Amino acid sequence: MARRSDPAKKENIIRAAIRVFAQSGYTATRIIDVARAAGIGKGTIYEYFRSKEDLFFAVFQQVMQDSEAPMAAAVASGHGSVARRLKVLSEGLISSWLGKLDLYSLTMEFWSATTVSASRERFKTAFQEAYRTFRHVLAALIQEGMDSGEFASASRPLEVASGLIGMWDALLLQAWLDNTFDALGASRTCLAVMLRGMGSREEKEPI
Amino acid sequence: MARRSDPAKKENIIRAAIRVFAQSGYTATRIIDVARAAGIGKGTIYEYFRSKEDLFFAVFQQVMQDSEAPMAAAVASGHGSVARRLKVLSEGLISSWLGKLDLYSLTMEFWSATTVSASRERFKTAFQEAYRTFRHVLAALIQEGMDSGEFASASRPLEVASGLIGMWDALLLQAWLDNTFDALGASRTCLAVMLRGMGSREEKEPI
Amino acid sequence: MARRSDPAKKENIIRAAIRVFAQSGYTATRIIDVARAAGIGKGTIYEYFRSKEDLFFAVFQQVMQDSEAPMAAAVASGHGSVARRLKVLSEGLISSWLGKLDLYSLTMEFWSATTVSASRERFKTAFQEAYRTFRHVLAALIQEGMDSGEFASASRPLEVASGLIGMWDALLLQAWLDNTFDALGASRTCLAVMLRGMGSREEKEPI
Amino acid sequence: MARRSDPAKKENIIRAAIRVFAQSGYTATRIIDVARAAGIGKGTIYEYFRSKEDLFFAVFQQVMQDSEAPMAAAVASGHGSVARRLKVLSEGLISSWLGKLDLYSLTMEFWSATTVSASRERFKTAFQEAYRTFRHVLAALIQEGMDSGEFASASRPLEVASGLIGMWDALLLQAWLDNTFDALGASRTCLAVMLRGMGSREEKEPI
DNA sequence: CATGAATGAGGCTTCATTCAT
DNA sequence: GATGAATGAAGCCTCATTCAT
Repeated sequence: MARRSDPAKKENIIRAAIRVFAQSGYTATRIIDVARAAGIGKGTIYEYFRSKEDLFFAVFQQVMQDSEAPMAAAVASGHGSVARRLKVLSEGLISSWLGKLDLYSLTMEFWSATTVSASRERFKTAFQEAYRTFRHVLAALIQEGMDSGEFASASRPLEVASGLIGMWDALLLQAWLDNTFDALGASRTCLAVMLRGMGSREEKEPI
Repeated sequence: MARRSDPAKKENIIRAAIRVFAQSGYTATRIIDVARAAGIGKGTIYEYFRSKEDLFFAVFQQVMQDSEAPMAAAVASGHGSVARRLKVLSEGLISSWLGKLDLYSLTMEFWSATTVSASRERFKTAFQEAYRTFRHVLAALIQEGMDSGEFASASRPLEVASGLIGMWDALLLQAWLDNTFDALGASRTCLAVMLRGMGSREEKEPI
Repeated sequence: MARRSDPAKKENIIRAAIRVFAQSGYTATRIIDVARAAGIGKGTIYEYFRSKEDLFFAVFQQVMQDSEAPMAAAVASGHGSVARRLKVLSEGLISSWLGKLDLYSLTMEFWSATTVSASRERFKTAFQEAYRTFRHVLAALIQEGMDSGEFASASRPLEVASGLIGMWDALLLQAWLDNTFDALGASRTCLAVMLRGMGSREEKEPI
Repeated sequence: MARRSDPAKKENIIRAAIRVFAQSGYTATRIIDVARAAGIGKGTIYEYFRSKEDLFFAVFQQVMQDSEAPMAAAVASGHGSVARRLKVLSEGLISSWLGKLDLYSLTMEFWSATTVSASRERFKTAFQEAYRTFRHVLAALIQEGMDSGEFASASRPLEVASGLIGMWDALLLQAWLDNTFDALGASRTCLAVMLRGMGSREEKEPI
């Protein structure tokens, strides 16, 4: 009954599960669907995951981790003004997600999972942590801009960061709902407005 | 099957369903749970709704409709500057939802429903429409501000509206995830930043 | 709870039930379907019949009774040779049933009802009785032919009667299954064969 | 759902289902009853049959196939006069069925199934085909008798065949309804009458 | 290690029947 | 007398999970 741990096989299952859960949602996905998508037998999944819900949580973690990469990259590229870096980050996030919008439904499934008692806590906690981390990374960036005089200093970085995250989240949501929606354009406009609102010197000129 | 039309009894069921679905999520909710919450027999629900999924859609429509009230009110109160009206709207929305944050999980269930093939289309369509309407109402308000010279005129009202909606959405989401999160404060800060960013005369002073 | 007894209303229900049961079969027929076909409310049926199964038995009795009329008529018309009277009976039975072949499925439902424990006994008994009666009526006719010297005397009337009934039954069954099947022609041929087989003087010439 | 193909296990289920359906009828039989009779779990049935109705159709096919054996045997034993072979066939059929009269109720359930919309067509078609085949086999036999001069040549073989089948069907039906009924004796008498009616040389002497 | 046949808990839904109006 | 809203028993079927091979 000891779980197998061959990481390659485990990831193969997770990758398959990502596709299937994204396609059909958590409830409508059957373990057999995942097994078929992974090209393995149904029983094998239980060698790597205790339960369907466990597998789903692994999917969640994988997707979260995958999402962090572009963000980390943008933040890490510590050159240029803060405004510039925020723009790079925004572009990176939005276009990265637009490129895999078919996976966006997973996000909704994850949120939905925060409601179901069985998994509620760990999903909720993980989400909280992810949001908190993201919020603080952004806030640090904004603070840096304020410290350097690039931004007017009265903004509350954490709260503005929350707003920014929300904006990105929801623009993607709207793109998912309506594939004619121009999330990239909207994100540019909104970011510009916010930068101006924060007194960014680069955004003095009207947008 | 789904013919009875006494609106009071139908609404009684919907109200009960709202509570139960919000509590347990769509999948974990059993029809019998809703029946008990409504104080009626299991079979009775099927006199008013064709299926569980139909009932859920009715819940969706009810919640959407309930949500429109505060918004409509704020928009309708057409006095004061646009900035002022936006602030009233923002306060109204956020505090209205914070007052019933226990229902917020429903929103996530609704989003999740856009993924499940059976209900996908009607949920997606209804969501699109709701967002579109909201977006246009907000955009009209912003346009009004631009026309009257209250805002700098270069903003793209629809895109900014999307961003605003996203901001509200996601601040509530963060409040739902983390009940120490001060959504109201964050919404004030963010709205102020955006108003400044749009060149609102009322928000010239640093925040 | 005393059953109502207005015979006209009761028959109205039975007539409606005949149509609906013939159309959909016993199990697939819902009481509400019968009520609608009868143009009355669902509850009213229970004023006249204790249960669905009771109603079905009433339908059975009605159909059996309706079927006896042509037979009785043919037998009663006691003129002409026995062979002639058998031919009249045969024509009458077959064409009467062909004229309402849409009701023939009821017969199958009745047979099927002899299997189900709840109603088994009374259906089985009623069927037995009907067959026995019919068999004896026919046998008496054949006996009459033997006594009068019209038939060779060695046939066993009851057994031949059974065979005749079976022939009629099953020709109708085949007509029901296959509407291109000429039951009337087949019944004529078969009856002629049997009459010849019984040594009928009228059927000496080859058929 | 309905993919497993181990024929032995599948047949085990069918055999159990034959018993249970014959015992209780289609509607009154619950899947769990069949499962218990087969000594397996409820869900296992659905590994072999898509639905209850599908299982029932498989039962139908099995019973039809089982019934063909004695007939084929009798027909194949192509020695002796046609009259003789018909007698062998008749004895074989009747006594084979009398030996499993407890299964005869299945036949009624099958007929009843031709009424229910869900399964109507396939049952009806299969029945038609079976009757048609049987009719033609018999007709060919009769034709052979006519060609060889054994029978008078004016009979219409197909129609007489229908009558014979009907006779067998209905004698069994009467035996099922009334276990004091001597179906074997009646079948002998009736066949003799029909053979004489067809001018069979072997049946010249009065019966 | 991997597999998939077997399992049975669980839930949706139907519909005969009741009974207050 | 007639009605139909309400009910809950009952059954089909799904599918996560187990475990013998």
